[in-house]
Amino acid sequence: MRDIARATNLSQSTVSRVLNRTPTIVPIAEDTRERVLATAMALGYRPNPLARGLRGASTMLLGVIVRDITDPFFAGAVDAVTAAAAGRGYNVVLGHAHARAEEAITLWGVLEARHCDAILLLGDMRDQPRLLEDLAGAHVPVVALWQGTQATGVASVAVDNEAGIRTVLDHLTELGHQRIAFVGGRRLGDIKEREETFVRYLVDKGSAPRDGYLRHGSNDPESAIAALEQLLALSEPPTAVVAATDVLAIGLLHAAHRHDKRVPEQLSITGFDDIPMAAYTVPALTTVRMPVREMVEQAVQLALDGRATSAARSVPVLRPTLVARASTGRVAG
Amino acid sequence: MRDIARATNLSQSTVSRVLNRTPTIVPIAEDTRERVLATAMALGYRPNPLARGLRGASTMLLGVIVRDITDPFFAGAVDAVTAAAAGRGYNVVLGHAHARAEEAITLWGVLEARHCDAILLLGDMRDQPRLLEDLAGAHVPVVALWQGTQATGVASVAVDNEAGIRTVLDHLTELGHQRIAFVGGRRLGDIKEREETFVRYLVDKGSAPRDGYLRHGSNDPESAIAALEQLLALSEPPTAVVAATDVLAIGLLHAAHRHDKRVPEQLSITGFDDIPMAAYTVPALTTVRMPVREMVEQAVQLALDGRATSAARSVPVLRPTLVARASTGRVAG
DNA sequence: TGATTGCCTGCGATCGTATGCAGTGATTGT
DNA sequence: ACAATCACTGCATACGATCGCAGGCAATCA
Repeated sequence: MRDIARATNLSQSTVSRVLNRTPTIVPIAEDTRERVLATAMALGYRPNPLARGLRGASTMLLGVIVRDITDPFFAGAVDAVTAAAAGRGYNVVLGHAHARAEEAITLWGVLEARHCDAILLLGDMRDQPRLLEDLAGAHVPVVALWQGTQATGVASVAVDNEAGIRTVLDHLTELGHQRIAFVGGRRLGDIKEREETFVRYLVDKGSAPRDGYLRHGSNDPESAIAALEQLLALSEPPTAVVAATDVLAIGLLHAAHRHDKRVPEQLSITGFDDIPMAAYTVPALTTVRMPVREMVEQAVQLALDGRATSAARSVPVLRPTLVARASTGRVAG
Repeated sequence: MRDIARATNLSQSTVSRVLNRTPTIVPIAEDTRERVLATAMALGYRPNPLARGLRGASTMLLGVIVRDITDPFFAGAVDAVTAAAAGRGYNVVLGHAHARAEEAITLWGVLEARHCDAILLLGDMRDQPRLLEDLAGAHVPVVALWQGTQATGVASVAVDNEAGIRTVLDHLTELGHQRIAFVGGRRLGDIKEREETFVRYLVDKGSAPRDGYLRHGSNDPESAIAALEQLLALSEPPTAVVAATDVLAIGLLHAAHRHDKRVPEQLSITGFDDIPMAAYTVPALTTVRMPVREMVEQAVQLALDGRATSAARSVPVLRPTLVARASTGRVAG
């Protein structure tokens, strides 16, 4: 920048003003502007965001901390975030909360990179207390997504898990299912809410879930396979299984096939999230569509436009919708 | 930092030295060090990476530009990159090359964020000439992954697509398949190499692929479904289909199921990449395992440790391995 | 013609950190 | 006892940009 100032025989303050097109506040001669612009182009000038940020200006960076980018659902969410951010001219810094050992490092890293204008939390981080603690003391707005509706001190955008599970159970009930099992991951945040709603729904109907009909593990197909095997080993196996997550549902479909259970003729399976792949499983998965784009949009807006720090603690809760595909059917017999 | 200097009645320079444990160059009194460290802790001091970077020090940031994070394969790759980077104390900045309109903005953004110490390119970007152009003029090392082996001016780490496709075709041939089709995405980089190898293999065997046996589209399941439908409509449909990608293979599995073609009894299907989900499809997918971690490790090392700018143009090419699962079988007699 | 106004531009301070060089006091050597 | 050495710390400046404020110059007005 100094080079271009020297080349144009101007001071770098003027150059700075031109390059940031300071609007109406300070007038600039048209030919000067052109001269600067031309030289800047010729010299291949790129602004140094570090110096910019140092002076307090916004860095146009949006920090995102995600548990597991490998999870297709979160991958989709990250995609949506980058899109929403790009719409506002922002870029995305991705932090990976990953395993437990790296937790401290990564969170620290991303926080250390607090030179971003806001931070988004994707997924439930309540098992990483240090992260939340540090984040609470952060100087930037923090918005959490899919953290479960109960607030943890940070602004958040959530999905109505209860409504989602209810539509699924309504659907299955209409198809005549009575023996319905639930397979979840770690009992945290959204997963926990979904399971609680599941139980409550059945209790309200006058039929508590049977022994062994509630299965947990981690949120991966392998875990779901183990769960289904145990369910099938019961004296009265379920006719339908509600998975807390599409990823789990995919594991269930695989396990069912491996044990020669035809879906949906012998066993109905439902998911939750409607990840892109859900439409292409064998058979196509009946699931609950998560309004990812809408949620992300709200979160980004909350984080960037409004002050999400503490004032607007209005937690928007969006409703998911049922997507009935081919993995559910009338109960056999 | 000035606060802590004031609190300890020391100069800010001393504080800086303590906090960076300048080794042996400048000695520091032990009690001073302790005093500083204590106050720093008490005041919850966090170094500002911006100011650090401004002084020319490394920012410990690794830029990653990826086409489509939604693609499970690249999601896994990003995962591997963050892991490899974390091992070196680096953080990851994710840039999304996304659709075409945003291309310019995003690339520019990430480049503008050239305050990272190196940049990794994930996937083939050759249709985004401006990106490559800008990158070539960058001041930081750039390493490309899965860009196809033919160099484009940037250092790269590639996979031996030819070996991969050959093992697949060997496998299918052993199972007795004669009528083998290929389904690919856009004919770029790796995909192109795989298709070319496919054709060459068959030609070498004395049997060029039949009319209509080569299908292209985009790299998503929908595209694969369309492809399979056209293949099935042929007078002599194939007994096996080689997909250029696991994502395509998943689409093929789905389409096969939808058209009541049993896999592998009536139709064998293979993928490429061995994404995590490949083990959990219905049926489990026979595919080629991409050495993602190894490749990423090499790339990160190239980008960070060595000077990847132009000198070490040694393009490491790693070999993939066949993973035979349940989606391939003897040709129907 | 002198004064007031307005348009444009330059000076200099600033952000938070790193670092060369100078300075201070104490210890040691002769 | 004086000088030289050493251990430690402070001063000042640089990094690259932003921005408040002051100042130069021309045009318009009295």
